[in-house]
Amino acid sequence: MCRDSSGEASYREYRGFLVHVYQQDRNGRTAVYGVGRGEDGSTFGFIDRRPAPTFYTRRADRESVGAMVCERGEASLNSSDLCTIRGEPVDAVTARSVRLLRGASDRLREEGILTYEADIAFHRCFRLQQDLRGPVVIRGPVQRGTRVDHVFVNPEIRPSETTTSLRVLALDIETTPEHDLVTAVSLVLFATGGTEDVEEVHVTGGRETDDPSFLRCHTDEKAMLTAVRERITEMDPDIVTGWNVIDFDLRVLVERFTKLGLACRLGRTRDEAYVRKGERFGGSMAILRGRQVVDAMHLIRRSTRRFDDYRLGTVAQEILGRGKLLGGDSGIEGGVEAIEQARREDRALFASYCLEDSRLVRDILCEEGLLALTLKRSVLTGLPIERAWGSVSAFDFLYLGELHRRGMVAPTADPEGGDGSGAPGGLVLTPKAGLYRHILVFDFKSLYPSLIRTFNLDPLSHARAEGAPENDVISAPNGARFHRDSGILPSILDVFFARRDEAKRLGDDNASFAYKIVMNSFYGVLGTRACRFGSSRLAGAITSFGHLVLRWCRTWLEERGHTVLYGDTDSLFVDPGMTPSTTAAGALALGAKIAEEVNVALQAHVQDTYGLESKLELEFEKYYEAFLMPPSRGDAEKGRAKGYAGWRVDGNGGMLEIVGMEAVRSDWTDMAHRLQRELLSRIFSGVSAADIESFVATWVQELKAGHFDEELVYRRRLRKPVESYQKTTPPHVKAARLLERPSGTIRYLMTLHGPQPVSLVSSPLDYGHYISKQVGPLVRMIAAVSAVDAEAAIRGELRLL
DNA sequence: GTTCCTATGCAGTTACT
DNA sequence: GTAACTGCATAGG
Repeated sequence: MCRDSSGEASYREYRGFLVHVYQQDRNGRTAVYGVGRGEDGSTFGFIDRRPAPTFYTRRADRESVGAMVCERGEASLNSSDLCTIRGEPVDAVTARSVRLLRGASDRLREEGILTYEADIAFHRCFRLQQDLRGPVVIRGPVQRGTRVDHVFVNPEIRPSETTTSLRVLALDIETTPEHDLVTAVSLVLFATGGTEDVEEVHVTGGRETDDPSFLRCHTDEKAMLTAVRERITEMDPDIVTGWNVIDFDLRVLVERFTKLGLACRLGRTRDEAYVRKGERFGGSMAILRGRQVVDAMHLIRRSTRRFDDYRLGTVAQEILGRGKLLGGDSGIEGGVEAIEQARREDRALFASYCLEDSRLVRDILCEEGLLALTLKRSVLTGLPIERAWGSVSAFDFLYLGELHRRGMVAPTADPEGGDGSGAPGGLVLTPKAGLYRHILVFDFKSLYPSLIRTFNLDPLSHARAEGAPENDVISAPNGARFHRDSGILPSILDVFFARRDEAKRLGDDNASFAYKIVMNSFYGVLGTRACRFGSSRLAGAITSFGHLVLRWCRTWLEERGHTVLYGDTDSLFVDPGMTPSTTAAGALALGAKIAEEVNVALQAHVQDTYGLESKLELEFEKYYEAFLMPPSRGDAEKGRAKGYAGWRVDGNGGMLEIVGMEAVRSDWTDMAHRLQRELLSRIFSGVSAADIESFVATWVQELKAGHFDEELVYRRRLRKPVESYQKTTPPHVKAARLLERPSGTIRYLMTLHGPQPVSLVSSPLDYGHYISKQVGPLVRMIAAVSAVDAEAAIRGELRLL
């Protein structure tokens, strides 16, 4: 339909989503390729041979650069209208291929000549220059392709706003325990747009009468993998996912395809798929040209939710309330055995198990909206879907895009150089321990991004302040200087703030959340040497303004007779001295009023002191009718930072809220979690000391009687192999060493013979340990702020009146 | 390929009475 | 025998 009768390409305008952009050499010349899905559901590809790989050098270095790279004929030097952030003009160095260009930039670096943007991959430059973030409109001559529907050659590509439903394939394989034979493959296809699913399982062996309908039988492994390859081509997913899919399923598949002499053609080109092993956990990549591979496990780790461990069964149980079909709680070893047994004896069960794993991945991703969020982030940051969570890359795309529009180029990233870390962080105000009534909590809405916007904190304005007259400069409390001319970061943030408010107004939670985390990551990125603009001066400017603002607010509140109990980075906990009979409505109204007054005063202060318009916004966040700032273990006067609890009341009623304390720490037992909640509820509702003591006494007796045995499990992660704990042997490591293959989260109990893993408990539980370590500290903390006699209560003595 | 810093408490280890 | 320090894990922002 796209080809006319003479066989020549026809011209077309086409809308779709750019799934994969990559580069490849052909005849010694590097070209850019792109593959994606059209709005109409068809697929497309393009090749662009016009752009040439480029980096930049300063005009001042022109002669040396010419001598070093041009006379060899590998690269050429052309004038450009661009300049560095310091205003020095630059020349463009271009070559036919990225390999030649890399040779040139390496040589210049060895000779100590500064280069600009020499580290940015060619395909990234391509997206960056045209601001391609995913949705595109393509115009140009089109031909029919073999592995995609439409092929464009040197087309015009522009960013657009199209929303395209992408096809997602969740994949899971089963293998023999040695991973030397693939025994089953499940494929579950679904769409981000939410159309009907395809589910199937491929196994080896003959057909049987009771085979479930999703089962596809094959004579041997080779026939099965060939069929799977065909099915993937037919299903033609844009995104491939699975649990640990890169480091396990795809790695094993590539190995088996190779061993069996099959071309591992799982992408949308003739190129074979391959897996690139990463050094760190999560660093691996699977390359299926034309598709994106996203590991569901890594997406879950990126989300804010915490899990005991990150096995599929555990996460599925938490999110979906259903787990794996086989070997659920019995640990890794038991699981493998159960699966092997099923494979030999009950093929229908075995196949269902394999299918369920892919279904779980699909359902987890959908339930948590993780694909939708990842796509939002990808489009927002201009990063490929499989790299969408990289903070430094996101910063690069956004910042460099604006830099280019202003006619400037960025320095080449230098992994060794730069002063990344070392800047102070947020300010923590010393907490005042005690039990309080009627506390108001305020916090700044996106403090760091607001500071950046208010004080023009930006790499470019920082560079431009050098040698500028004092009148044109803003000085941060840490001494860093910034030109008053509008910086890039503040302008990006201005736009994001507005868009986030708009997303909130429209109820688009994913978009709102994506904007929020991207904005908040800017500060972190500026504090790391991994970022080309990373600078401790700049990061320190942000935090030092944060200190200034928080202290200013504290002083302002104290001067008006309020007590500031605590504050951390962007928050203030305030006791305005309300009368005991204060109503919730009265407290909420006062909170809103104070926040407004602070904002007006702060606005005036920033205007008077810096001549700037404040973008800072203190919000009244919450009201605690009763509030506990727990004393620190060492010093009873001092509270402990980052932990508190309160009876929070809003328009809809009250609830117990606990932040940072033992009850919400996973390294305390469930028994301790429950005890602390009970104690806090009693304290906040005014239960008498005597009643709390008898409650504790009863609790201790029940504990000793074994009533809480199920809740005494400690959970702690092994963060490195057991062998490498050399200097100390913490309890969870002691327990882990009793296991055959310890890894992940260690669940153990404290017994009379020390810590033992739950699966291997041989001694009686050490109730004395639990009383002194899990009950004692919690009760003593309550006692420190009340009339409760902790020691008597724990000993079980009831107070006699 | 890589956002940051601040803070707490436990248990094990080491240094010093 | 105990105080001080260190390693480790986890949490808040």
